[in-house]
Amino acid sequence: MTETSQRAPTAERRQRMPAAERRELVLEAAMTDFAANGLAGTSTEDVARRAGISQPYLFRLFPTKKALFVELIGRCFQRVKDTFAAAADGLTGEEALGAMGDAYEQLLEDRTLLQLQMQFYAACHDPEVRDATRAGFKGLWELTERLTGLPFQQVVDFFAVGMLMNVAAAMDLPAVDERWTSWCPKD
Amino acid sequence: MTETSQRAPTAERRQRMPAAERRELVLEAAMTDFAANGLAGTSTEDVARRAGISQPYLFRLFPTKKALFVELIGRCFQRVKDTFAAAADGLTGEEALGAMGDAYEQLLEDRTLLQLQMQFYAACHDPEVRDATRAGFKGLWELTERLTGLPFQQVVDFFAVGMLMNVAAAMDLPAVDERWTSWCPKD
DNA sequence: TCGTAAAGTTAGTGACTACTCACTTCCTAG
DNA sequence: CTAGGAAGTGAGTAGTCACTAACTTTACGA
Repeated sequence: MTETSQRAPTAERRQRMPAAERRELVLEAAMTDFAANGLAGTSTEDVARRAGISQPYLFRLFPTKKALFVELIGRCFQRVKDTFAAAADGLTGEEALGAMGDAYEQLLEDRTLLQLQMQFYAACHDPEVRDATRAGFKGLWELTERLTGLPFQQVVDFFAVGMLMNVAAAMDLPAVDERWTSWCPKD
Repeated sequence: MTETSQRAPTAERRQRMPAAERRELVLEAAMTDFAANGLAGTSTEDVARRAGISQPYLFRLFPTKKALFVELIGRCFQRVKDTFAAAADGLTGEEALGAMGDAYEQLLEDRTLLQLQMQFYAACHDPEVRDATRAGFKGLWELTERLTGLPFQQVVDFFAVGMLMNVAAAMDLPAVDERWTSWCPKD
């Protein structure tokens, strides 16, 4: 190799960054793929390509595919909790609940987060996934009770409507313009 | 091969039956596997083994794995519709809705059907799955409206609670004995 | 300037998977 | 009794997948 240069002819050089930062990018990319195709339906190749890294490097950032998925469960529920906390700031009772409901509807504008939730529930046959999902759901439930201070039944109804939104998002019912879907928030 | 007999030494002979009948057994077996592991997470080998047939024969009964899954979607929603129709027989209004709610809770005793529903919603990224799931959900919705004759908002609330049940079944919340799960029907 | 550690890749590997082909077994109608 | 069709299987096949080993590249502190 006495030639002066043998560098790759591709125009763009790969941008380096600290592993912690790259992890965040991978988690973001994984959200998209897992939301659409679930744990079993998504390949690590898919995620790596979207994140812009090689597939083996993904395994230096996360020990297994499932570990990546499980970490997303915590992140996802945390994001909803942050949204609720911000929406209910300074409010209590039904005012707080109303504000949280509106905030959840806004989350629906990007269906990724809700579809991802469905994937969590669907993958709950796996014990690790189930434990993480239960923990996230429990945290969300208790935050809601704490922020609103409302009686049990009203919290139940709130979550019931939320789950209906999730299912609607999964089926993309907002795109179905028929009478029976008129309860579903359109954009 | 001049010997008198070369038959397999296994004790049990395989029971033959008409293909239509075998299809039903396969659909039943597929329910169990798909409910637990979803479309992508279930192999045709799994289903065939549970149904007691060879894996290649499964492809004589169903053209593709997805076709089997999609056929299950219709069956599953039809079963819920039958349950609702039977429960609401002779009733109208809130009486009918109450009876249907009780009937749905009884369905929850075997969580398979509800978990399977979650797998349908989760797999809705696929257009064929989504169309079949939408159609099944729509049929269920319109049947409920027709049987009860109740105003829109009450039907919405009924389905919202139903979806909460589905999620609870997925996470197996009835097995979690904590205060915040007390809304969840235990056995 | 240079050693080093972190960032990142290429090239696998064995296990699995949806689906096919060619074949055998068995029931039954004539 | 026998021909034919339906029920059912063994042995593949091409491709995919999660994960590993071993290597190269680059930023940066002393």
